[in-house]
Amino acid sequence: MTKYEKRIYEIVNQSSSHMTVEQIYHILKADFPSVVLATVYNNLNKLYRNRLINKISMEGMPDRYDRIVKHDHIVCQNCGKLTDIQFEDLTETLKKQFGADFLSYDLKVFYVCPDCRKKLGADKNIHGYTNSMY
Amino acid sequence: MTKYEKRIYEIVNQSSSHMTVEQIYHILKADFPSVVLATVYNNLNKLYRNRLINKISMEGMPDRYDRIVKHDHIVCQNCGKLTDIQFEDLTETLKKQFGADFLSYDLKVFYVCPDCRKKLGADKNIHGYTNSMY
DNA sequence: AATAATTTTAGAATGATTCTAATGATTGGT
DNA sequence: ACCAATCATTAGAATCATTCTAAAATTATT
Repeated sequence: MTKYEKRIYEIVNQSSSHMTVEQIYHILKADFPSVVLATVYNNLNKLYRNRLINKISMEGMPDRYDRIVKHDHIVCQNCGKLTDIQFEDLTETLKKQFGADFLSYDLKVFYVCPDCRKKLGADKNIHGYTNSMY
Repeated sequence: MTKYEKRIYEIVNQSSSHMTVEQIYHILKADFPSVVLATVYNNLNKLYRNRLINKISMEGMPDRYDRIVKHDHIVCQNCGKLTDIQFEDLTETLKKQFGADFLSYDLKVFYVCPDCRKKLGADKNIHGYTNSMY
């Protein structure tokens, strides 16, 4: 592991996770002012290839990186904010239904975060929401 | 609804779903040879804003569009192929744990598709797979 | 130390998506 | 039917995220 790979791995494994490449780049630059964006991409890709970190994809937004420890996410439908949450493990339930083994799963729950609820007005019905959407 | 919006909505709601903007554009061009890519983006965004279609995001790949009827996806970790699947509805389970109402959820299960399993050799251990990953 | 292998760098290139400004079509009011 | 207002479409430039390329620097191997 090179110094860059090591530090990038550390950065991703901090609590304020879900960082974009750009954000990771800025933090890394504090320690190594001469580092270049391509290096961050290279190392993140390598770490991801080796499954040492995780990649989260959200429509429209740049990819984000996350620590590998199993957890789920809630996502604000309005502002896109991503927050960690720990739902009960679904592996067994899904394996039974899938009929075979699988590698992993990714669960995102969409809601409207408190901030957005306030801004949008408590009475307003967001996006024609119905319970059975999706 | 304009003719473009209507046709794009139809296209997305066909079974061979999960199309990229580019693919939708090509199909649409068969009917309306003069249509332009920006129009496809405009209409897909509008349909998505009004929650008439769904957007799927996968790291690296361009966004894909999907019909709104609730279903889940299995994704090949190796080639990225996306297939529909219908797991049992988790709304109630999750709502209980979340402690509140939410809008929807998105569940992706990662596995290695039969084609890739063949190509990679049945014995090979994919990506240092462990059962509790993610 | 010499050579090979790997990483980093800088910047160009690519791909996806949005933006802008002009033009064209549709709709509502009189 | 006419005009204004609104909305959709077009073309192309602009932007943003990401990858690629080739050279330079660093690290590991013999």
